Amino acid sequence: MNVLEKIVNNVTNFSKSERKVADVILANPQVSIHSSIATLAKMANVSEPTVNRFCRRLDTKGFPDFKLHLAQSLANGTPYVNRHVEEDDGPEAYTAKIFESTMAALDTARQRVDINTINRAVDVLTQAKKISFFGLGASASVAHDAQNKFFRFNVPVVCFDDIVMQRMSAINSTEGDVVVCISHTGRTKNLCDIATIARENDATVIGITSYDSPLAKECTLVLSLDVPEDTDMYMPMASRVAQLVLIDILATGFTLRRGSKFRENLKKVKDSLRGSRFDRKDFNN
Amino acid sequence: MNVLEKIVNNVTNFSKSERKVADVILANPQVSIHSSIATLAKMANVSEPTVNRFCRRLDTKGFPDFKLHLAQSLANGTPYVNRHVEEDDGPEAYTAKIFESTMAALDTARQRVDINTINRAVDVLTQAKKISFFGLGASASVAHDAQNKFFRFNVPVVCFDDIVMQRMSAINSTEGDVVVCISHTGRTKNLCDIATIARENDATVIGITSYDSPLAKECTLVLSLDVPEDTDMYMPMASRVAQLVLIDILATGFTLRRGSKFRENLKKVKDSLRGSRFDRKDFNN
DNA sequence: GGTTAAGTGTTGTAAAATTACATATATTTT
DNA sequence: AAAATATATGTAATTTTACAACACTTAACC
Repeated sequence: MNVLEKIVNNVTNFSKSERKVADVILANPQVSIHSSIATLAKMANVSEPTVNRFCRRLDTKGFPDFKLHLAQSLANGTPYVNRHVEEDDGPEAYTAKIFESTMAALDTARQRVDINTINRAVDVLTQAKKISFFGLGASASVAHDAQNKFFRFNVPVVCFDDIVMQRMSAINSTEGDVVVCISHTGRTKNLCDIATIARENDATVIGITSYDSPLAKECTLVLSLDVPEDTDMYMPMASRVAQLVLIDILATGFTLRRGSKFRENLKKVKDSLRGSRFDRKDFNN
Repeated sequence: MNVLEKIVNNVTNFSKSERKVADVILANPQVSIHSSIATLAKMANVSEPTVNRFCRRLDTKGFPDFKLHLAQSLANGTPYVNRHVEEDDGPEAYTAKIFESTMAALDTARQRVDINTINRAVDVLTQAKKISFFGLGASASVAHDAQNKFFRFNVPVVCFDDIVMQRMSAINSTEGDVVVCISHTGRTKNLCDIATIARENDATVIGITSYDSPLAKECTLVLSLDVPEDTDMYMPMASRVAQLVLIDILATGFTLRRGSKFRENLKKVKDSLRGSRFDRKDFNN
């Protein structure tokens, strides 16, 4: 939790004078980080040691350390303390909030993701005879995206968003095949079935899902993100972005494993698009 | 540009002693921000004023101000100075780099996006008789995702990733229909055609694409992101994440316009999933 | 080889932060 | 309700820190 949030959360625990300090800082955080303890004390109409004590209460070593933490909280502009979108937010507010909460979600995802599992997943993927990506609902588009990345690698890739096709595909899988099941909650019954079926047919199942979910139990390898879905109650947002980044990471790991010759191949794939595009020269005329 | 990058870029302009300082800071940035000017000077084997001059060369007011800037650069952990994935990066390195570059891309997207256009786009979308999302290649999955969001709003939504279907759909569009064309480069000929056709049939065309691209010229409204695609040359990564966030923003704007009663509706959509899921109780047994 | 300029270090001082202590205010106990 | 205790806040002194001014060193150039 960053200092700014900490101040807001602790506002009730503060004493009268400390609260004055909190108010001043929250009102002009950008000014605060460039002020000395003396000027800040004056602004809040308290003594200097009070400011100092305030800093310590927030688990910082002292005023300079506090300013450091505050500066970090403000690193990306002045963030909304409350990132939840609210009824009366204007376009500016909700735009900023969604960007911020998505970035925050990616940040926690980065901290929580298990590098070791990623590495093993890349291992498995590079050795796969066939790779299948399955997702339902919002996760279906993530699966599509994954397909779009991995087909470039000249590996057989399939991607279905239709349960029946998924089932048939899963039943047909064999040893050496890799099935990637994508689900934020990990509670979608149909997808859990797919994982079970695939495993029964000796495929390796990678789950991009929540740790400790029913789906996770069915997987050989679980890449859990556990992003707090905090922007909107009714639509998956940040979770799905994190999933996509994870796909990017797996794809990158894949290309790195394959070495530099392989990258030539990617270039060819990209170049193949040329005919379908306006190139820059055409356009500048 | 953040201070850390600035140091790296200016490393040639530094004097011998200043370079020593730069090296020490780059080697242990986290330590640096918690050190006094004296200890840092000792670490670098230079005098205190040299450290001070070093700070000023980087356009900071002095050492404390420099530390503030440095702290902000390090706000999200110790970032890789070079975010480009390299041949010999291990899983840890490329994972961190991709997360970081994605977050950086979102940050620039946030700064560059035009709130006013977003607001107008939301306007148009809320009044649409029908909304169509079209994208090709990597942008197709973004279009799918958009469909997944907007269909919840009880508005007719279509989404095709097939050029022929797209064309037919575009030709059938009429006044009051909104067509959203998604393309990072904005140079995909087929998609430009779609935009043209839709406009000819009096539909409103929103482009999620690069400013100043051929596609942009064909659109009624252009939501440009202009994210530097810096992670990988051969695959779209950050750009597509930014597009998704933009979709989230439009969807959120949409729900806010519709007011609180409308949100009940969203809840119903979400609740409808319940039957297809393991609920938490089932699972805990 | 001397002159100039840029770079670097030493000393001293002003400012800033923190400690220790004193006073005021609230809280509990009798 | 008054005394006792604990908590909160401020004052003054101390210590730490950053910076300016000056002196010295090194490199560059004529």
